[in-house]
Order: sequence, then C-alpha cells, then structure tokens
Amino acid sequence: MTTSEGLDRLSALRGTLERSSTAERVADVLRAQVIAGAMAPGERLSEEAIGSALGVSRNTLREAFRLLGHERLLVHEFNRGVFVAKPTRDDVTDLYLVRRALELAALRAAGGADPEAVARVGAAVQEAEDAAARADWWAVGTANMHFHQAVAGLAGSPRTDEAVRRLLAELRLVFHVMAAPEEFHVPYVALNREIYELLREGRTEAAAERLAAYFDAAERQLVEAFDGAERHAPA
Amino acid sequence: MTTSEGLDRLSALRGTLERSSTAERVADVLRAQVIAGAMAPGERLSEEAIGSALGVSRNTLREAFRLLGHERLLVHEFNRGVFVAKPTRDDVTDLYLVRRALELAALRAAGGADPEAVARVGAAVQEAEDAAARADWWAVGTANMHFHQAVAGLAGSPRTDEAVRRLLAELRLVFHVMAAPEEFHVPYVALNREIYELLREGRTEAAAERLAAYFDAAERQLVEAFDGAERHAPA
DNA sequence: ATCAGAGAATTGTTCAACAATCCTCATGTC
DNA sequence: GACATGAGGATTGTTGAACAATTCTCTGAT
Repeated sequence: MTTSEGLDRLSALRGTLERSSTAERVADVLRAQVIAGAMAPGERLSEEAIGSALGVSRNTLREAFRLLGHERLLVHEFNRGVFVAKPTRDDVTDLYLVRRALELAALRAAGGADPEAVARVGAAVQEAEDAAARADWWAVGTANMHFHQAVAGLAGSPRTDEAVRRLLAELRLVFHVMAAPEEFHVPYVALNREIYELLREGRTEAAAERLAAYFDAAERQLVEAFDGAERHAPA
Repeated sequence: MTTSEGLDRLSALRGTLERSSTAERVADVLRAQVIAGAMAPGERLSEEAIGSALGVSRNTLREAFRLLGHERLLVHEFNRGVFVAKPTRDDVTDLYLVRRALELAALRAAGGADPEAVARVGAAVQEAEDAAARADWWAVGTANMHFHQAVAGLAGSPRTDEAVRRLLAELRLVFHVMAAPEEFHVPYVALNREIYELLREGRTEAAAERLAAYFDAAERQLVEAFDGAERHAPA
C-alpha cells in the first residue's frame, strides 16, 4: 500500500501550496497591521490611499475589506467607508462569553482527543515559557493565543477552530486599550502550564475549572482597563 | 426625560431602515434559493449566468458570493468558481458539536435572561404548533429554526446569535439530503414545548437535558440518513 | 454660535478589457 | 479499447476608468 500512503502524505501537504487570491493576501497584510496595533481603533481606511500603497485595484481591496469585516476587525459603514474596529466594554464580555462556551466545551471533550492535539497544547505552553525567558512580551502574547487555539483544537472541530481563531484575532484588538498590553499575558503562563499538566493526566474537569478561572480573571482585568480608559476619555 | 426615551425608541428601529448594498440584497436572494433547495448541493454557479439573470455586474455578484462563502453556504474554489456547499457526514457531527456548545451554554445562562428573550422562545414554539396544525411542514421547519435562534438569544450575546444563525442556515442545506426533509422537525415540536415550559419555570438544568437529548436524536437521525444516501450513491 | 447650502472628496456600482487558469474534446500512441 | 497529449474555447481573476450617489467640509448668512 505504498501508493496510498504516499498519496496520504501528499494530501496532508495540500494546504501548504494552495494558491490564494490577491484579496486574501491583501487581507493577510491588513490583518497583521491591525493586530499589531499599527492602525488605531476607529481609524478610517481610505480605499484610494491603501489601494495605491499596496498596488491593488479598488475592487480587489474592497474584497479584502469584506473579508476582514467578517472577522470583525474592520467595520464597514455604508457610503462612509471602513474603519478599524473599536471594541467596547460590551464586546469584551461578549467575547469571553463565547470563548467560555467554546473552549470549555473543547477541553471537556478532550477525553477522546487526538494525542497530537494534546501535544500542540504542550508546545504552546513551552513556546510561552521560552518567550517569557527571553522577556519577549509580544511573543508571550502570541504564544498565549496559540495555547488557546490549541485548546480549542482539542474538540477536533473545524468550525470551533475557525470561530476561536476569529475571537482571538478580535481580542488582540481589545488588548490595545490597555496601558501595557505586552505584560497582560505574563501572569497566565504558569496557569497554562498547570492546565496542560492536568489535561495530560486526564483530569479534564480540574483543567476546565482552571481555564474558567482564567477567563474570569482576564475578563475582569480587561473590563477594568476599559472602565479606566473610558473615565479618562469618555465617549 | 421624554427626549431621551424618544431617542431610545427611535434607535431601536434603526435596524429596520438600514440601507443595504446591492451585494447584500443579491446575497439575500441567493441565500433564500439555496436554503429552499432550489439549487442542488455541489452545483456550480456561473458568474455570467447569475449576474445577467439578476441584472448585476460580475464585481457585485462576486461580493455576494464572498458573503455566502463566509456563511459556508457556497464554497469558492480558486479559478474554478463557486459551488453550492455539499455537506458531508462529518459536517453534520461538527455542526451539532458546535450547536451543543453554544445553545446549551445559552440555555444554562438563561437564569438572568431578558424576559423578552424568553418570550421569543415561547413565540417560536407557538409558531411551530400553529404550522403543524396547518400541516405546513416547511413552516414547521422554519419555526423550529426560530426556536433554536431564540434559545441562542437567551445568552444576550450578539456573537452567539450570529454564529447560531450561520449554523442553522448551513443545517438547512443538510436537510436536503433527507428523503422527506419536510417531516424531519415534526416530532420535535412537542419537545420544544416541554423545553420552553421548563425554562419558564426556571428549571434550566432540566431544560438543558431535554435540549441535549434533542441534539443527540436529531444528529443520529441525520447521520443515518447520510449513511443511507451514501450507500446508494457512493462518492 | 447655529444653520443652510455649494463644492469637493469618497464610496457604490457598472462596464470593458486582458491575463491566467481550467475544461473539453479531438488526436495519436500503446 | 484505455490512456496520455495538446489545441482551443470557456470561465475566472484582476485591473482601470467612468459615472451616480452619498457624505464631508467649509463658507457665509442670520
């Protein structure tokens, strides 16, 4: 059966070389910019300015805007243009409400999870610890995102994966309201390690409790940051 | 405070008159066609044919295709065109996995839910019972969708609402693999009534158990229908 | 200071064109 | 007869320009 095995190995690589449209590549660039905080929340994105800067036509750029609009990173106002999303306090509580539902369900279903999926959780924990050792706070944040993406992956559910990916991207926008967003994730690295070890021991319910505690703490911290920011600059 | 109250009332109506783009209206038309089964799963949608039929340009039509692609009703293959999504058996289990996570979480959070949200659940139950009395099976299916949308609404979460709306639209596609999709929902009308009454009595945990039982039964029924269909027409 | 309105700037949509890619089918080979 | 190989046609991907519709800005009048 060497032929079949070889084909399987090839088809596993298929995603690597999947051609993407210009609009998708433009969306990738803009997404990275928005997530990195290079564009301020609420800022308007001019079609002509960005189109000429990136060397794509308005039509193509508008397709990219639509893509990011569906990820809630940009908001499209009819006849007014597209703006970088400006998350509110309510968005934070909503994001955490959905994260709780999806990630906890994924973690609780981890009993019959693929060992590779569990390994990815461990890899993300290690990645965060390494980044913390280098004092690379941005990388710690990225690793923390990978951790939660890996937790969601325990469900083995494509739709859960995609939904959580979108939620986490949106969350990175939220972090920019914090005074020191870089350090937000640092205290949670140890907790992630703890969750992973419990998961590996098969104590999924205990792991879920720790994860729920993380959600509560992180949400409260973000909401407080919002209340502080809004007191300084009311709407 | 009459001014403030008046403004509140107006802003509640804002959604009604929100202008929509041509692409969105085109997407509405196509969505209705796909959901109603007017286009077979796997069928290719030609840009020129549909564009000229609807009297819109290719660019606008492509925007509409993108919208429906994000709802997973259409799949876009690069350089090949867009096709009506063709759900598989795995899609069914994945859809129910995510529905379980979101709808059960919403129902369990119904303790502090808005009384209006609870009332909408009751209204959907009534709608289904009325349709069943008329033997209007398609309307029963629609009412069942409204029921689950209303259950999701108990969370008071915009993101949950949107996610469930997408899942349910996708599910309507799945129903078309059944031999008699019209009658699928009928047995569940009574169960929906039971869930609603438990919810109204505040026995949310008992209601959640019934809802979980519904998911199990409906998922199994659909998976079996798939296995039967695939035996007749293997991939 | 507020309001109205003219003009500029921007978005919404269409059209036409061309490049890139895929599909079909006839042809030739084994 | 089964299968590979191209040639040609059809379809999608992307661009640029054009015009309509809407919003924004700034001036001037009250």
